[in-house]
Amino acid sequence: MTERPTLADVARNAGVSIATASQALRGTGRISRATREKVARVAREIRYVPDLRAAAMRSGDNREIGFVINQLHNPFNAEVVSGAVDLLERQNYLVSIFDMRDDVARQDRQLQAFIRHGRGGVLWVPALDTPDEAFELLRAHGIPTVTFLRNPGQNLDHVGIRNAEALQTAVDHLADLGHKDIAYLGGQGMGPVRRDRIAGYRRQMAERGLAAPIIWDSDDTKQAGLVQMQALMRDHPQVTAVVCNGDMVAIGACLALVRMGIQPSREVSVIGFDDTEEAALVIPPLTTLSVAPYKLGQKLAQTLLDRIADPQMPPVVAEVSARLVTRATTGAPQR
Amino acid sequence: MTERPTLADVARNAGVSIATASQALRGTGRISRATREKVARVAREIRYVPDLRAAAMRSGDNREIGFVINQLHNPFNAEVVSGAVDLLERQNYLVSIFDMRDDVARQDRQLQAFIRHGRGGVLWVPALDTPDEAFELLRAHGIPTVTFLRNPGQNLDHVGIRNAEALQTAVDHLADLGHKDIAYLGGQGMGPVRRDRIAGYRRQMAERGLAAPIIWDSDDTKQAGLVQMQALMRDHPQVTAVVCNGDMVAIGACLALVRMGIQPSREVSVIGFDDTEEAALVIPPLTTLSVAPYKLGQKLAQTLLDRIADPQMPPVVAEVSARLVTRATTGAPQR
DNA sequence: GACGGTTGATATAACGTTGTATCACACTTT
DNA sequence: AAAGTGTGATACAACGTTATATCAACCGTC
Repeated sequence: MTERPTLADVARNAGVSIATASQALRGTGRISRATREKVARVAREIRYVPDLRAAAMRSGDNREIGFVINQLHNPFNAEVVSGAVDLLERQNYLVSIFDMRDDVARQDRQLQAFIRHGRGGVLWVPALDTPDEAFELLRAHGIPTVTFLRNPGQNLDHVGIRNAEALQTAVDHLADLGHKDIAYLGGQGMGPVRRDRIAGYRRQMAERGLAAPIIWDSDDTKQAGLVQMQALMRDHPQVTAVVCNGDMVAIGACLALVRMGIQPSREVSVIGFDDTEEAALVIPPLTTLSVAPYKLGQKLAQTLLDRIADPQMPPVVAEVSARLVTRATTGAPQR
Repeated sequence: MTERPTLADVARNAGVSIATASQALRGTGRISRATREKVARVAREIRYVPDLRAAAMRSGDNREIGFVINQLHNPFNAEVVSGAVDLLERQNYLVSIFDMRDDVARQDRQLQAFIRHGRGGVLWVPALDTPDEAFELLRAHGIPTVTFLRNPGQNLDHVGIRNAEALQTAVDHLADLGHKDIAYLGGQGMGPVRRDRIAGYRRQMAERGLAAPIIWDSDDTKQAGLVQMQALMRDHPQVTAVVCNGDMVAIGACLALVRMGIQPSREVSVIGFDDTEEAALVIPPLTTLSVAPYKLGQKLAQTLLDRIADPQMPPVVAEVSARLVTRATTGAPQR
């Protein structure tokens, strides 16, 4: 194992000063064509790669971004990450991804780590019970921050989804098909996202004069969806449709129906949320609310870049609408 | 937005020199109990967090690790990453995860980025046609590196799976059940992993005196598995069992069988690879080759730590065996 | 009261870069 | 020939840390 080549090595081998080597490689200052080429050649030969940590320290141009997300194995999130990473990479930023697995302690450790390791910007899905201290810390260090999905109302830039509107759309669709007993399945607690969705659900159930709202908790996994759907149907056998908090829960719910000998869409309709790749693939294909995660990730990244470009700008909140994608798990009720 | 607090700020507020502040916070040198406490108090008050980039520059202790993986949305890989990240985090390392999406150009850009941003170690699943230059670069910069899964035979530390052995186990299981026409489905090209698996498959087919081997390409996704399984059965209707290159392909293959009106395990058996969480959950539950991804990730991390601790040590290759988990997609052939 | 030893704090240089000021030299212009 | 104008390169300081050397003050000892 050899030692990492440094700018001093380039300078020595090219027979110039360190300052000259630096300027030659970056095309700044007044350097003759001849030396510029010689320096470039030497740098290539000894495989010189600049150390951007040292450069950032001097120039203040820090191109490392941290991304804290709630769960990475969720395909919707993974797609968002791809969108953000691709856009930032094109601007020569390096993105460090972190999966906090919906654990506040882990999240706080990771934000702390981002500061210790000098990240120049943070993208962040805040955990539900994030302490104010976490926001204070980022603010005190002047780190450009954009929150995502869950808006903590902390006077920060934010990119999210119009959750209430999305649920109104879903309930409308089911009501138009003739459903009256529609339940809300999935999520737990009352974080901003679920709160808004349930608010939209309640409002539209009332608006259309349907049955009393039923809210049923579940983790956002297939396994939990399967178990909780069975429990839901046991307690509320009159239900003919469920709107779910995520595609994974919805797929779990469909599996539960199949196990109970019920065909999704004929007797009981199911709507998901996220339009993950798998939603289209599963049998029967899932009706779901779609929000184009890749584009959302790009919007997120762009919001951060704007903030970095102008730290004084007042905070921006960007919200995108969800679109109902009608597939095979919704239909008129048969009983 | 305020400016980031620095050690100089702590020192000024505590009325001591910068050197004293540094030593007080880290517990090195000879500093009185009184000043030590005063400095700690001031640091807490102004929310000082040390800049480890500057510290690493001076002390040489670099605790940033880069992890380049082929595809992150693959749940097996995600689990490996969790194992590695958890162990390294406990040792105060920060891990940056990168998804190169099986694209050599992207991979090379990311390795380059790791060097530019001064990562002190790299975990890496090398892309299939990785140029030698990529290895040269890491070597020239003296960066401790452990390859994972795909062994490029580059005299580097490596953690992997006994692929040939795993396929012998799978073929044995099917042969014991009475299958003769067993196909290998999934993957493409001849990277080290697939090469070894196919070698094990061929060897055991010959050993047990079974039919001529059939190798069928497919991407490692459910969708591709579905499509390719249909094509495989069309071309080779005699096949009564398939061993797959991954769980996602296997699940896709089962979906294909269901669509064709065939019950997996009764007429055609299917074996997956990876034992992802979903394999146990899908209906029918998938028989698959299991390798405990979380533990594998930890082993990977530990190998890197050992290398960092002793850069002179000769390269280590660690291989773990896969275990066959028998669920519901394998059984005696009915025709 | 001069000497060696301990304690607590500080000055200084260094890590690898970059921005700015400076300098040596050649070439014009008067 | 003196003054002015570019051109090409370099010296130096700084970013935020830490390791090492140094230093002042106090202690006890003979």
